[in-house]
Amino acid sequence: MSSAASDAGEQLRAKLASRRPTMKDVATLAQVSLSTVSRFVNGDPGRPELVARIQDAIDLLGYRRDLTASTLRRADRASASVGVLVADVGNPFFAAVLRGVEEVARARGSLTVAASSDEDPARERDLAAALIARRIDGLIVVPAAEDSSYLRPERQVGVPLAFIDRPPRFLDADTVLSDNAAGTATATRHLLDAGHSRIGFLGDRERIFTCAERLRGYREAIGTVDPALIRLELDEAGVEAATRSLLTLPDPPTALLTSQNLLTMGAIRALRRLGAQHRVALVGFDDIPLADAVEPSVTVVAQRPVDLGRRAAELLFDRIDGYDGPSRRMIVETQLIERESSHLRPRVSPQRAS
Amino acid sequence: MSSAASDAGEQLRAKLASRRPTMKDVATLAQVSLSTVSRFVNGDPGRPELVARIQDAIDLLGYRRDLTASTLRRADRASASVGVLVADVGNPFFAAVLRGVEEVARARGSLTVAASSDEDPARERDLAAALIARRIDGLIVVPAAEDSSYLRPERQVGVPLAFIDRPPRFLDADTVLSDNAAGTATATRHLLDAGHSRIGFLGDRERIFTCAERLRGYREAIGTVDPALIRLELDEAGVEAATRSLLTLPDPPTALLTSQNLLTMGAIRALRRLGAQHRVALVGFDDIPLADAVEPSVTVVAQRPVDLGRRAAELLFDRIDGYDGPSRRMIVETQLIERESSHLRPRVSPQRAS
DNA sequence: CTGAAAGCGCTTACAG
DNA sequence: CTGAAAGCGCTTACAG
Repeated sequence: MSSAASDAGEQLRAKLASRRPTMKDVATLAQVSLSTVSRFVNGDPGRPELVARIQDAIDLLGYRRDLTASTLRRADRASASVGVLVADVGNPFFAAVLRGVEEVARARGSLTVAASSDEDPARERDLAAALIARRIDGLIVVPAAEDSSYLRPERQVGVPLAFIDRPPRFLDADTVLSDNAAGTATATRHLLDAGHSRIGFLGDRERIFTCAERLRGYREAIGTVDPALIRLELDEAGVEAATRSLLTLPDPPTALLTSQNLLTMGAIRALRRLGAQHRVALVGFDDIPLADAVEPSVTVVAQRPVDLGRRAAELLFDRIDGYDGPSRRMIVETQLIERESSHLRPRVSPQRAS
Repeated sequence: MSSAASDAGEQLRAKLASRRPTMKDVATLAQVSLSTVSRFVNGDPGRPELVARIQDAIDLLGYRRDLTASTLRRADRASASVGVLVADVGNPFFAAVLRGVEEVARARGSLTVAASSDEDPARERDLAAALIARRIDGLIVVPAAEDSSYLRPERQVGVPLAFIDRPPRFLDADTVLSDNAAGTATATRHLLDAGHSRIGFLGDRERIFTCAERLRGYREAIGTVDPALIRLELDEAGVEAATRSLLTLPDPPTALLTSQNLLTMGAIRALRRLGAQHRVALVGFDDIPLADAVEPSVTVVAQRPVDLGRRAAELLFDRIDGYDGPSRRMIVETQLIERESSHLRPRVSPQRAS
C-alpha cells in the first residue's frame, strides 16, 4: 500500500474514532465503489489490483462485516444461526444435546443460540419469540409447553422447526426422540428376570412426555401394577423421602427404577443413607458420570443425548436447505448398560425378616 | 375490528402467502403510518383508537418484529444478545458457567449465543469473529488462545469483553477467576497434615492457565517437589496409565491431586481398577456429580462455576451500560469439601512391604 | 399526536 | 469487471 493511502487510512481511522468501520469506509479508503467491496467480501474477487487495495483497506481499518445488515438485505435471508430451547443448559443431558446441535451447526457454518426454559411454558414462548425476532434460520425445541401450537404462525411463515426429547402437541413437526418406553420396558424385564416382582418407579413430572412414556414402558412390562410403588412429581431433593417411604411399606419394593439422571443420583444417595444400596436393586434412566464407580455400580438405560442433538440438527438443516416434505420422526435407541446394581437378588426386607 | 378490516386482513394474509409480515403490512392494514406502528411497538402508544387498530392488525397478521433490522437502525445499536465462548458447552463445568451467564443475561432481556472452541485457538478466533459479526452487545470468553490480543480491535471499537476461568494475555479486560493456586495449596496442605509427604499431581495441559496455576499452588505448598510425581498433558483416558505408572514408582505417592473434573473421574476409575482406592488418598479440583457417593467418597476443591458465569456477566453488563473505567479482576473462592478420600493415612505400598 | 422522509450497513439487479 | 441506485425492515429526527 502506498504511503499516501496509508496516511489516508490513518486519517480515516482517527476520524472513525471509536466507531466500527463500515464497508463504505473500506470503499472510500480503497477508492472503489461499495459494490466492489461487497462482491469481494462475498467471494467474487475482481481485478487483482483492486483486490489488493481492498484487502489492505480492510486490514488497516480492522473492518468486520456486519452480518445482521447482510442478512437483512440478502435474497435468502440466511442469518447463519440456529436457536435451541432446552429445559436447562446447565443439566448435563441438555448440555450434551446442545453440544450435538452445535457440532452439526458448526459444520454448516452456523452459530447456536441457546436458552433455558426451566420447564416453564410461558418462558418457552417468550424465548421462542425472542429467538425468532433475531431471525434465526431454524429453531430446535425441547418443549416444556403442553401445547406447541403457538409456533404454528412461525411454521406457516416458513421457520424450520425440530423437536427433541419430547414431541410437539397440536403441531406437526420433525421430531427426534429416545425410545423411552422400550428403554424402561427392557429395564423392567431385566429386573423381573433377576427375580424382582415388586419394582418401585420414581419419576419426575407426569405431564412431561419422557416421564409418561418411561412410566408406560414400566407399566406394560410389569403386567400388574401396584400404584403404591409409583411415586411421581419428584425432584432430586424429593427422591430421598420417596425412597424412604417406599422402603418402609409393609410389602416394600426390592428394586427401584428412576426416570431420569437427577433422580437416579438422588436415589443412589438415598439408598446409601439407608444402608440399602446392596439390598435394593436399582436401574436409572440416562447414564450419569461415575455410575460405574459407585458401589454397587449402577445399571442404567443409557441415552445418546449428543446423537439426539445431531439428528435434530440434521433434520433442521434439511428444512433450511429447502426440504418441504412431510414431517419426520426419528427414534434414537437407548441401551441397557448392565452394572452391579441390577444384579442384586431380591431379599426379604429387614422389617419382614424380624 | 370491522368485518371490512378483517376482510382486508384476510386478503393481505393471502397476498403475503408464506412471507413474514412486516411492520409496513401492519401499517397498511391498520391504516396508519409506519412511524405510528413503530412507536406503538416501542411502547409509545398514541391515541387509543389507533392503538386498537394496530393491535388488531398485529394479531391478525401474526406480526413479529424483526429485531435485526431494529438493531441496525436504532441509536444504541443494542442487539439484546451476548456471546459466550467456552471450551465445550457439553462439559458440566462450562455448562454451569453458561447457565450463570444466561441467568444474568435473561434478567437483562438478553439472549445468550454459545459456542465451543474445543481448546483450539484458531477456532476461538473464528468464533469470536462470527459472534461479533452478528452484533452481539458483548462477549464473554474462556480463552483457549495463549494470546488474546486478536480481540484488541474489537475492544477499541467498543465491544465489551469479559474473560472467565483464565485471564487474557496481551489484552487488558475484565476477568473472573477461581482462586486456583489457593485451592490446590489448601488441598496440598490438607494432605500434608494427614501425614502424606509424597503427593502426585495429575494435570491436563500446562499451557492452560488453570492447570499452571493449580500446579503452582501445589508446588508452593509442598516445598520440595519431586518432578517424578508430576504428570501433565493428560486427558481422561491418559489418567489411568499415569496413575498406574505413578503407583509403580520405587517410592510411589501415597496421595494424588487431580487438576480438573474429567481427570478426577479418570483417577477414581484407575484407583478402583488397581484396587488402590482405599490405600491411596485423592483430592480432585472441581466438584463432580456422585463424588459424595463413591467409596471412599472423594474430597474436592469445589469451584462455583455458576457464580463465575454470573459475575462475568455482571461485569460485562456494566460495560454494556457504559462503564468505562479500568478493567477489573474478580476472584471467586474455591472451597475444600472434605470427604473420605483425603482422610486415608499414608500406608506403605505393597511393593515395599513385600 | 401523526406522517413523510432519511438512513442504519449491507446486497443485488441493472447499466455501462 | 465496475459503479450508481434501489431497497431489506426498521427507527428517528423533523414538520405539521
